[in-house]
Amino acid sequence: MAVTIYDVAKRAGVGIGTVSRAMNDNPGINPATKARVLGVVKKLNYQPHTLAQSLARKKTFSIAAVVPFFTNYFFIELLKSITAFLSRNNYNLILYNVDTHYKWERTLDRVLADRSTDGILVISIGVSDEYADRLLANTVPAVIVDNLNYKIDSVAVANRQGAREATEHLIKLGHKKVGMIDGHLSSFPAISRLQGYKQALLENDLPFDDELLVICDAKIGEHGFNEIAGYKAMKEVLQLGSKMPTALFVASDVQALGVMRAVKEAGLHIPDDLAIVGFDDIEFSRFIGLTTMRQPFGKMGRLGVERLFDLMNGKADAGFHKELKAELIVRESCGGEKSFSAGTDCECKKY
Amino acid sequence: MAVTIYDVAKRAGVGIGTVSRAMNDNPGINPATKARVLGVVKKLNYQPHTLAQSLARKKTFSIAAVVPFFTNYFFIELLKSITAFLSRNNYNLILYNVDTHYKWERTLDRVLADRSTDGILVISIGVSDEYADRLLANTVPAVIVDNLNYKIDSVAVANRQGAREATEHLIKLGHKKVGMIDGHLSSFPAISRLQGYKQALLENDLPFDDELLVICDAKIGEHGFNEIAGYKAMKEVLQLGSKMPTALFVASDVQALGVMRAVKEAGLHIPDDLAIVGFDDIEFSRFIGLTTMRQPFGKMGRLGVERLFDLMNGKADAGFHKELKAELIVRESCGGEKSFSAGTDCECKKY
DNA sequence: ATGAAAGCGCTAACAG
DNA sequence: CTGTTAGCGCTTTCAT
Repeated sequence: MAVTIYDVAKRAGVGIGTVSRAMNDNPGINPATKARVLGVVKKLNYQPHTLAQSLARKKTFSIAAVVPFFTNYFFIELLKSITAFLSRNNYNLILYNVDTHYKWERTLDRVLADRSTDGILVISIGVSDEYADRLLANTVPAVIVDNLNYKIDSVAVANRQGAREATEHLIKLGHKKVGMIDGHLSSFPAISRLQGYKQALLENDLPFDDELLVICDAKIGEHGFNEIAGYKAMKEVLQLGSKMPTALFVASDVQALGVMRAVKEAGLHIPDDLAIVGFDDIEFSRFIGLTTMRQPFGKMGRLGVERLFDLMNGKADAGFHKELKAELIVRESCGGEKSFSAGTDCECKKY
Repeated sequence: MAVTIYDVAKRAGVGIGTVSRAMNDNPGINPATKARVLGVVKKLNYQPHTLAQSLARKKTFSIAAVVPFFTNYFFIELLKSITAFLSRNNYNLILYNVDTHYKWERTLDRVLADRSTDGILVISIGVSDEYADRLLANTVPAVIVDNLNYKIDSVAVANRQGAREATEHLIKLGHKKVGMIDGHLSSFPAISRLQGYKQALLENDLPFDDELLVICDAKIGEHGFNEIAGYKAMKEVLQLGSKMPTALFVASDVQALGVMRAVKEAGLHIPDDLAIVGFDDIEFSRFIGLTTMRQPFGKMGRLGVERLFDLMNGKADAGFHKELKAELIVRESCGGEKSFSAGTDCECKKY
């Protein structure tokens, strides 16, 4: 077996209490004994047993992250900043994957029952009001990242502002018929982005035209935020014939990928026949020259854990609902200076 | 506080031992009492405290996965299959991110010291022989995924076979001057893929030409397996002028992305001026029509955990070094039937 | 300042 | 079959 606190105590000729005090930088301890104990600790290479500590302290030193893996891999960026923070604070990350949007409740229940974590990060999941109450009733705090529920602290991108800005970009370029392809409206980001789109139209005295809005079917994958849904949606847009919009705000980059495919198949050209701007700025977007709204995932993750830690440490003030601004990244899919050339083009300044 | 085993025992009028036995489906227990206890358990909504169980059983019910996050996101596929398996077995996954290839030892040391896991999955990391000994000395078993060290059980793709097949594909297409762009040779996959490339040349009576091989600088990112490294490598190949190869096996798809960019900048065309085949089959490869060797990540992850569980349960036989075949995915970057058109082209059959 | 002892919540060996 | 007890390895009073 591994060396325990008793081994150290015996070897140092002290009680286990003293060893514990020495290890945990307890104030009331003789510097001399402390040094002696720590010497033995080093010699024996003693490492406190985390689980035993957890049980005694009623603190697990780890947090849970519940993530739907099928979302477009951008959660990696979130995870990166989260693990970086946790690692600095000697905390562990227990990762839970929910395969579908419909199974997250069961997973979350398991996390709560488990008591293996001091806090929960609920990522990219639309928590229902009823479930929010359950979360609130629990002792372990939770914060929602990349989504919103007013009962639970959260940090997300400013979907509405982003969508507005995206649409406005198109309008400023001179487009009068700006359409939108959105995810299913059962999803919070889809709703907010639609609002932003409408707002931009309104602010620029452009009429909102039902025909120019295509909502992806939720049945096509999760919330319709995927390539194939974008492809099908674009097919619908193509049906419009002469009534077709000259520009399109697509609610996510992956959908935009599908849109581009459909456009190409139709023998049309981007941005000449259709200007598009996406949302997310996934890794691949720069390769295909897609103008899009960049989400600050790193910052989102960091702010999320930070808030969670505040909650865990009781230094949380009132409700917290941070909205991070999305940033417009102009590339070639809207025309302008540079003409769009499909392919492996990318912004080289980024390197 | 939450309900404990004592609460249940008192309420059911039994000892805590009986409650424990009822919960753990212990054989020697009266079905009637068991039912009664379980009834109380349900009524009180009792959930055993995982940490306390862990301490008593000397078993944590969780495994660690140490992953370099910067690798090309394909580890998500690994994680998916791993979490699926763990979830089925009521195990948790503790995720550790190593930001650079040089810091993994410290992280792994921490994992070992922590004693919070029953097993360790070391992913995409080249474990040194010295460190392998340290791993072996430890009581908690480890298996390496997507890499190789003969001292530790592992599952990886058959890099050599894959590279051979990729190169052979090019040769069969009639190419006589087939070059290669590889990652830095400090990485195991880079070495094996080079061997496969050479083998294919040899088997087809083609000479190996030093000039046609470009090794990416390890200083450019980690092991040179990235876009910018591929770009720079291709620039070198372009220098060859008339001696340029007509086809190229690129050791990874991300590098291939860089290659394509450089080719385009040079005003050349794929596959007419240069045929290329990559390795990995990352998500975007199908969008750009890249012919490549697909790695069976899902299977890799599954076999990895399965082996780890065997190890943990003592049913492990001799050393285990599984090599999974890579599969050639033919798209447009090598010419053939379909002519290559850069852009958002993709195989639609896949949907 | 420090040793002894009482938990933390559970499992498992030991008596009955 | 089942109640009791002794740990698991550590933290934290409580005396001293």
